[in-house]
Amino acid sequence: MKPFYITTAIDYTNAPPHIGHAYEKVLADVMARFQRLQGRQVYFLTGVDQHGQKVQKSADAAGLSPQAFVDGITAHFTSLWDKLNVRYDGWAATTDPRHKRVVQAMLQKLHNCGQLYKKSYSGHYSVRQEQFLTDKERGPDGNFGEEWGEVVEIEEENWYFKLSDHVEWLQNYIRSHPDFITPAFRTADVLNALDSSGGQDLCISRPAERLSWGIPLPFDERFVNYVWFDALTNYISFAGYLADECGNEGLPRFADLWPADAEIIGKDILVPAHAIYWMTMLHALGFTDEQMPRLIVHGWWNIKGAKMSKSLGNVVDPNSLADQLTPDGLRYYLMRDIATGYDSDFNDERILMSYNKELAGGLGNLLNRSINMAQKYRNGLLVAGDYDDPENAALRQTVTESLSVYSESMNAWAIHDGIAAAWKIVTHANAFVDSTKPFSLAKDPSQAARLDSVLYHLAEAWVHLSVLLDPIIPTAMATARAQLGWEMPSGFVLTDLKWGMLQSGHQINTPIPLFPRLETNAE
RNA sequence: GGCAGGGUAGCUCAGUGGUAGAGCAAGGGACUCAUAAGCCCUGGGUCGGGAGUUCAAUUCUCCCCCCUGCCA
Repeated sequence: MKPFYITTAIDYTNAPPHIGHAYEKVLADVMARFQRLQGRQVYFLTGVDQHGQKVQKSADAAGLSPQAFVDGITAHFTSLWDKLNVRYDGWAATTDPRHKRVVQAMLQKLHNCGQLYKKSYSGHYSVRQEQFLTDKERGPDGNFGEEWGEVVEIEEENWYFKLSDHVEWLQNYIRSHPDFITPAFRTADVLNALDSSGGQDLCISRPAERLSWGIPLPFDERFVNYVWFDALTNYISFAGYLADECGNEGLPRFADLWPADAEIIGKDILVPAHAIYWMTMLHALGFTDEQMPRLIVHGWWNIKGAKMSKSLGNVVDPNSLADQLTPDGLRYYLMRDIATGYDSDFNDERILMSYNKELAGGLGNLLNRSINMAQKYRNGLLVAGDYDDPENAALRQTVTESLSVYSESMNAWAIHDGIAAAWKIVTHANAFVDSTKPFSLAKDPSQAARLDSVLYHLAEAWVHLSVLLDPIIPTAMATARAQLGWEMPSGFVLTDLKWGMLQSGHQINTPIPLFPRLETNAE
């Protein structure tokens, strides 16, 4: 089976990352880790989009060269991914010379087969903002506002891509491939957009005198490529597309990886960028229906009901949250409090509460009390024994059921349901302690066999948790396994997980709180 | 105006053609191994409004209202 190729949107390097960036990358990382846990080989690509006008202007304003400017912002992204344990295999930076070569080769290819043409366009141009204005930018009085400064009418030549040639194919492709977009309801937006503006070709250039920070068109050096053929191309250029003819090295073999099993994007860049521009670009390059990527479209984190925006001043900084909650605490919240594909409400009181209640009080405390009792009553020595009863059997059954629900949910991108499935074990095991009362059994020598079985069941339930939750909170689960004295054998896959991972006579380690409880401001 | 999503317990949200569920929050109780954690019990919703299909609708159909987003 081919490797699971998973990508994310590449982030624009004109401002540091916010919680939405973090969510998308953690989602990709969780899925990558889950696929590996299923025994699948994985290639995880993420990166940054570094070209364009905004970067050029921000760099000018900061008195830096564009490259120095984007290097600085890029460092914010890479250090955040390190901190959050987002473990990617490939890094797509659009200023990478290998990427530029592929973009140019692609453009040349399309030019050769007549898919690109030059056309002049005249319109209103804001000198101050260095951009063309459309009717959208007009104020209520029909004029362009003060913020645009001097507005002049100019005529400009540019290169266009014959997107319209591929619209009919795309409509058919979408109708016949219901798996193309997850969640499926987003498909309607795409078809709708195609119906209303399907005849429009795509402008792919800017005159070099206006935009210098970009990739020159190989067949017309007076122009620089504008956005789409640069940014979207990363998904194939860094997967080794045209590597041989471009002399690119150190990249995967394209034939092995492509098509992408999951291109994770936000709902804002589905239409038109990914579902229309990207798909028609691929089609124009000769990619077949079988070589099209699958899109996974996620929703947004709103902040207490409002959209997150710099002007509202409610941008949530993932760095400080990771410091406060630990990286795993943040990863957990980002995965459990949103249904993949939908929006969710980010609430700083709720995130603390869920950390304390679920991670500290539920999951962490279960590990702590289980290990602590094993140490206290048996010096950490677990005995499997022959004793059994319905309560033990019920816990084992919960573990088994949870495993299958987890697996099904995760494969369907319902991470929150996967977590909920694992949490069935947490809840049951905590109740199991209260109903079996190992602390009472310990006082009665005639109950020794039962006590052993209870302690063993708790440890074994936790071994299962440490595997199921590993993709989501990998650091904490590695710590937990160390406390349990159990390591996942190398090459261990989900289907290897069965009751009885711990041998009789297993020695357990010392308990240390996994997620120390955090004080809240309210107290 | 068109399209999409949503309108279910105080809050955040699941869910299903057969007299509604979870987590959190609130109230009460028993316990003590544990991170004052965990466990048990309780309260409370005419599932946005109306009509239709059906033996039966929160779940299907139609109309309307409200919120959000995209497009025009």
